[in-house]
Parts: sequence; structure tokens; C-alpha cells
Amino acid sequence: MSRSRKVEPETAIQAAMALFWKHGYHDLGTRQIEKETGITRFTLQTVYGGKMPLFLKALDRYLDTFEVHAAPTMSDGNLDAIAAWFETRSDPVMFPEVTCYGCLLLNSTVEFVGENEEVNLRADRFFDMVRGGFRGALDAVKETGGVSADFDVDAMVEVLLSAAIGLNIVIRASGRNAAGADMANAIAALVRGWARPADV
Amino acid sequence: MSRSRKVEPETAIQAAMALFWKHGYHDLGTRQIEKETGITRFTLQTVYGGKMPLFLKALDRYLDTFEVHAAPTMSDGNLDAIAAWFETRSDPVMFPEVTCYGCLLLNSTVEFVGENEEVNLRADRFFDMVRGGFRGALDAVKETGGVSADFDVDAMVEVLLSAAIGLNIVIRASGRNAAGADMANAIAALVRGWARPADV
DNA sequence: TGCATAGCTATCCATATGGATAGATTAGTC
DNA sequence: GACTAATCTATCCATATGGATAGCTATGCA
Repeated sequence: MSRSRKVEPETAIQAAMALFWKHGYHDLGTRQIEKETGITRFTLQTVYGGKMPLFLKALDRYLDTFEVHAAPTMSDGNLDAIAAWFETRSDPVMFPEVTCYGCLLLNSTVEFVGENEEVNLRADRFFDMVRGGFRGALDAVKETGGVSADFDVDAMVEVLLSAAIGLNIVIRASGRNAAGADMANAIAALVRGWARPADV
Repeated sequence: MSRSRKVEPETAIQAAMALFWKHGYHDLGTRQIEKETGITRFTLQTVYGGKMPLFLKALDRYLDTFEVHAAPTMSDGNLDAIAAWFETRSDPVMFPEVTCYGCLLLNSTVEFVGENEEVNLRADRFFDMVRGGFRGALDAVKETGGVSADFDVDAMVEVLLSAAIGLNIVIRASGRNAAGADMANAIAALVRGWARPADV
């Protein structure tokens, strides 16, 4: 049979994802990828098809992980769960060493200005996931009477999305998750404030 | 005396600012700057000192303009003014052909990951301006009784900042100001909803 | 033990980058 | 009209980039 890969393909793509997360696409060279992930420049070409395909693979891996572990999916009808989702962001239990660089997909979206179709597809998936998560959560809250009857779910989904984006950008700007603490707490307070007055 | 510049220095820096706005720093070459602004590569070196100094000059110019024309400065104690500031963002009267690329300073902050001190200084100035603007506006509203007495100004400043950032990122992601309409309207609705119940 | 397969090392290449420089050109001044 | 100074044009340069290729090496089955 053949010779075995120097680094596990799975480990390799995780490492590549972390690199793109921090440096973005254009500011990361294939030689640096080789040095820091162990993926040979040869393998980068023959196995992954080049730098851009590897990048897209990293985006997909990011989205898969995000979907399972990080996306807002609280549908227990509790505003607190939404608030906590924001609070956790500034003090994450998982992967703090990469999440301090913000959100890989937001970063990529900013970098490519919506001019790369492949990146756009991933961005669409990402925004759908986040919007859908918030909508499901707020729908459940409204259904259980956690907010007043005239609460505009669609509008507040957009508000939550904007807040989530802002929080991630602020964190990236400083490179520290904790730098988003004030903002995260403020958003959490806003969300909790949506509780039906009688229930407070 | 000496020969006169091919393009007005003022026109040149405006054009350079627009280019950096769209393309960012790393993805814009000096030859492209030369072609699209009229700034000779020679002049870029001798007069502006190189690509990075020109970029920083563009950032400063952006901030100066932002401070005068775009920063939130409504201190009339009216929540509507704050709401309108967001609504205007998705249908700007001024410079729609560049504002559709988001906010130059946010873009730069994302690109440099807080690792360039000169860029950091500009980012600090920017965030101070926005936070200060929102705080002044909300303070005035609270003072005139436009919101309830227990309204947490500091927290809602952070909420507005996160919303403003999110809005600009969404717009950049699509390259169209109008793409931020739903989000802008939602944020405006949120702000108007802060009005003291008795006043609604 | 030998052979086939796939990965690795080490180059090579065309291109693009930011920057430097030398000679031509244009302006205002004496 | 000649001189001076700043800008322009046209190169040149060292470096870095993504990608391609040729020969070496390790792996596991026959």
C-alpha cells in the first residue's frame, strides 16, 4: 500500500481552520500553512486541490462544528437561555484560543466582500443558521407567553443577529474574548428585559 | 518652482480612501492605486511615504469625515433621532457608492486583528466616537424623561454599538446598502420601543 | 523479499509585490 | 531665457506568492 500521511487529515484541517480564522485568506501563505499544520505543500495541491479548496473545506468544517456546538438552538421558550448564549460568548468554555479571533465566517465575509460565490454560499448557510436559531427561540418564548402578544419576533431576530455580529467583531478587534464582556452582558440584559412585565 | 501634481492631493486621498474601503489593505496593490487614483507610484513613496502611511492617512480622513457627517451626535433627547440614524444607514443620502462596503474602520479592524498599533489607535478613536455619541444621545433622552428612570444607559450604549457594527457588516457582506434595511428597521423599532410606556 | 502506491523533499517557475532610482518634463523665479 | 525644484515615466530589484514536477522514501500486501 501507500505511505501514511505525516499528520492526520482531521488534525490538519482543524489546524488549517485555526490559521484561516486568525489570519484570513490573503494574509496566509501556503508555506506558513505547511509550517504550522504539517500539511505539505505537495499534499495541499494533490489532496486538497490548492489553497482555496482547503479554505472552503475549513469553512465547511467550521460551519459543521458551529451548527452542532455553537449556533443558537435554544427552543425551551426561555429568554434566559438566549441571554446566556450571549454571555457565554465572552467567556467560552470551548476553543477560547480561536474564538478570540471572532467568527471565521464573519471574518471571511468581510474579507471577500460578497465577491466570491463559494464564500457567499457558506455565508448564506451561516446567516440562515443564526437567524433560524434566534427565530426558533423567540417563537418558543412567545408561544409560552414569555413575551407580550405584540412582540415582533421577526424584527427582534434581526436585532439579535446584529448584536451577535457586533459582539464577534469587537472580540476580534482586541483578540480577547473578555473584551466582549460588557457588550455581551448588555445584550443579555436587553433580552431579559423583554420578559412580560407581569413575569418579572 | 516645481512641477504641479497630476491630481489634487485632496482628490487623490479621497480616491485612495474609497479603494481601501472596498478592497482593504493587503488586497490592494500600489499599481492598482496608481491606476485608479492617479497617484504615481513615485509620488506614493516620496510624498506619502509608502503604502501604509497612505492607508493610515486615508483612515484619518475617514474618521474626520465620519466625525462631522456620520457619527451619532443627536443630543436632542429624542429616541426618534437615534432610530432615524439607523434607518438612514440602509438608504444613505451621502456616498452610497462607498458606504455599501460597510465601514472602513470596522473593515480595517477586522483585517488587522488588533495587531497593528497605528490601526488600533484609529479604532480606539472610532469606538470612542460611536460610544460617546450614543451615550450623549441616551443621556439626553433619559434626562428629558423619554425613558423610564431605571433605564440602563451604559448597557444600551453597548447594545447600540453592537447593532451598528452588525448592520455595517451585513451591508458589506452583500455590497448593497439596501441589504441592511430589515435590520436597520428592526433596530429602529427596538429603540422606539424604549419610550416610557406613558408616552407611547 | 520485492513491488506498487502514495506521501515527502527539494527544486523550479511565472507572476505579483512594495520599493528604489535614473533620466525626462514641467513649472515658477531670477 | 536659464536655472531650480518637484513631479513624471520607465525601469530595476529583492522578495514572496501559488503552483508544478522530479526523484527519494516509507508503507503494507503479494
